[in-house]
Amino acid sequence: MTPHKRTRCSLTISTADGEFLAHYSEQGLCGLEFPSGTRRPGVSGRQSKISPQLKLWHRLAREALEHALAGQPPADLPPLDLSIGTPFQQSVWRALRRIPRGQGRSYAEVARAIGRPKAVRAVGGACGANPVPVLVPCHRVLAAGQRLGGFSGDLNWKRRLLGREGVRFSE
DNA sequence: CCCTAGCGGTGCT
DNA sequence: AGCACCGCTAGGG
Repeated sequence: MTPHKRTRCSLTISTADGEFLAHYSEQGLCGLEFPSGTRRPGVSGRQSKISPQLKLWHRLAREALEHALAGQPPADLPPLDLSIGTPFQQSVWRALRRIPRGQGRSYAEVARAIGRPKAVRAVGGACGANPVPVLVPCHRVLAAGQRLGGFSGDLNWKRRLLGREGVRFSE
């Protein structure tokens, strides 16, 4: 994903899996990018001052990401700014956040959970538009029959995230 | 396994 | 308004 207009500041998060990039708006964390490999070293936004609030949010984001990547129990999240999404997308993202760690749901189950049982494909679209992957766990959504299904970007991330939290799936 | 029809949100024209 | 694109699914060879 790419930082959208709402982004005020972007800060990197170094992990054992590489350097993530977190985007913040006035309202909270509004985006998270997987390590890209092509990122210029040291970029962290053009902000001259980092407010105490932003520092807190970033610390929470870093800790939450580390826990999530390790498949550990969830840590407190910073406030999330998901206002970029359409009402439909936001309702899907809300449903994703209710899937417990270590569990999978099918796209059809998520569609049912938001009261739109036939909007199954659209749920896939909304998952793909998730601006804060990992912390908003779109990777827990599988195709029917616990099959892996798709992922925007590198499907290996989905395998890895599911594997680390012990979700069983078939290819 | 493959193929197909049906599905609904989104983005572009 | 129209249309193509999809992280899908159930049903049928």
